[in-house]
Amino acid sequence: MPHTRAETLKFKNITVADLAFPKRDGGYSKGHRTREQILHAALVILVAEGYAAMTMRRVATACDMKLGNLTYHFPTREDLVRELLNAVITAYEIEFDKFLHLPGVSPEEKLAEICGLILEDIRTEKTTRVFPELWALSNHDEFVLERVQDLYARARAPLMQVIREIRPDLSPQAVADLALFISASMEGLTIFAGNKKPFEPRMPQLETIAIQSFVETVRGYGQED
Amino acid sequence: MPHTRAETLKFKNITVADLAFPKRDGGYSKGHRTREQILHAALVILVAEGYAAMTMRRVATACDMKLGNLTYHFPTREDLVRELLNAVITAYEIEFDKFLHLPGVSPEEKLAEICGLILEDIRTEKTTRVFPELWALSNHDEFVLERVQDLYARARAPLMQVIREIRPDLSPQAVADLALFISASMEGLTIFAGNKKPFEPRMPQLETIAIQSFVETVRGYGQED
DNA sequence: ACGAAACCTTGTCATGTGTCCTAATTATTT
DNA sequence: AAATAATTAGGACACATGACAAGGTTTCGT
Repeated sequence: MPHTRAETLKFKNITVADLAFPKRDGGYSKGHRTREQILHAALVILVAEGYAAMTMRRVATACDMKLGNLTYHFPTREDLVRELLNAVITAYEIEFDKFLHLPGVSPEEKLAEICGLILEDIRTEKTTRVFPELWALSNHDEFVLERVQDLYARARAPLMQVIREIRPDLSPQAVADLALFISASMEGLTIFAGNKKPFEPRMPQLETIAIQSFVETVRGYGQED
Repeated sequence: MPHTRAETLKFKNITVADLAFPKRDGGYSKGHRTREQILHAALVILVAEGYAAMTMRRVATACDMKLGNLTYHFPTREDLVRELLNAVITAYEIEFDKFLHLPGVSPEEKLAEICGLILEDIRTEKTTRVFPELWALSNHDEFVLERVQDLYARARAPLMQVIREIRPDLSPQAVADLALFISASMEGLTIFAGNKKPFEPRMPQLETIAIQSFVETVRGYGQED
């Protein structure tokens, strides 16, 4: 008899496996649930102990499953890693896309909300620690690199939209640059946030600073002081 | 006959091994040079292929050296990793400390110079890619985490000094928060910079935006708009 | 109920890993 | 030049890893 089923890992109520293997009519197949379980376990290990610790055997035992069965679902470790990252990244992308259709609040509020998502909301998930791993992996794996760049490109879309609303006078290039700067900035904040120590207790203040800073940066771009 | 000696890896004219193993009176010992060579090779592999690829054998062969000899100088892999990161981090720390005794230029110029160091100068070294690895490792290794936090604490010192000069009215806590924000922000920029694609060609513009943004953030902190 | 497809177990293989040990060789000191 | 210490070579060990194969078991459509 298997252990109690591992709780389904969710990002914003989207399960990892939903993304990797969309459900078919009539519910989930057995294999679907197994893959979901595998991806969940793999992510937990990746986040908690790093990529090196995420071995096939380690994942298999975490799933109460034999190694051979794991390789049945994910023939190679690379398959597992890529499918996992793909699922995680897609979950975030879906979230970012929501900001493209926000209700009619002021652009400043929108900007604040986007920052809020990344700095506060994402931060509270234990998954923040995926990102350092992602960056490290992306330096040596073309596939991961491209997928990560997709992710950040997608994250910049709502940013650019907001920036255009605040500063309709700016050139597309200027808008892109500002979005690039802000997204990179936020990424730094989230990476720091993962490493707690001096950062965590000051998070609310830093979020305030960040939002104010980004708004002012957009407003003041290209102006004299 | 050994291959041509690997060029000594330097950060700002400080060799890696100088930091890990300060030279004794009367010049370098043979072991000193060997360790320098080892650390160099290890760093090159770490940066180019990631932590997983940095195996003892890989490092040894990169040094034209037998495995046993490598373990003579660095008994365990952990020793090697830690000593390497320690050396790299120390090199950056030394650089940061220089900003504590800068000539009497305006605070804004100082801030610009600090940003310049991190965004432009450091970026051009191939070593930028150490940082993603550092962040990933720090999530699972207490030693690395502490050392990394040391580094960023050290990097914040000159930042805080500049912020105090610009805004003598701010509380120590506010100064610390601003420094925390700016350093995290810059870290994000350097991490992005390592991954080239959309970032690299816009680097000069982004540096301008960053510096202006940081100055304005410090100036405008706590004010009404 | 039956047969095919999906799923899972068990066991094995070659390879790569970190660490250790002993003896030879080289540097350094006396 | 002799003695001592530092370095290097060479080999071996136990262990973990990713991948694979052949055979059972369950699930599911018909």
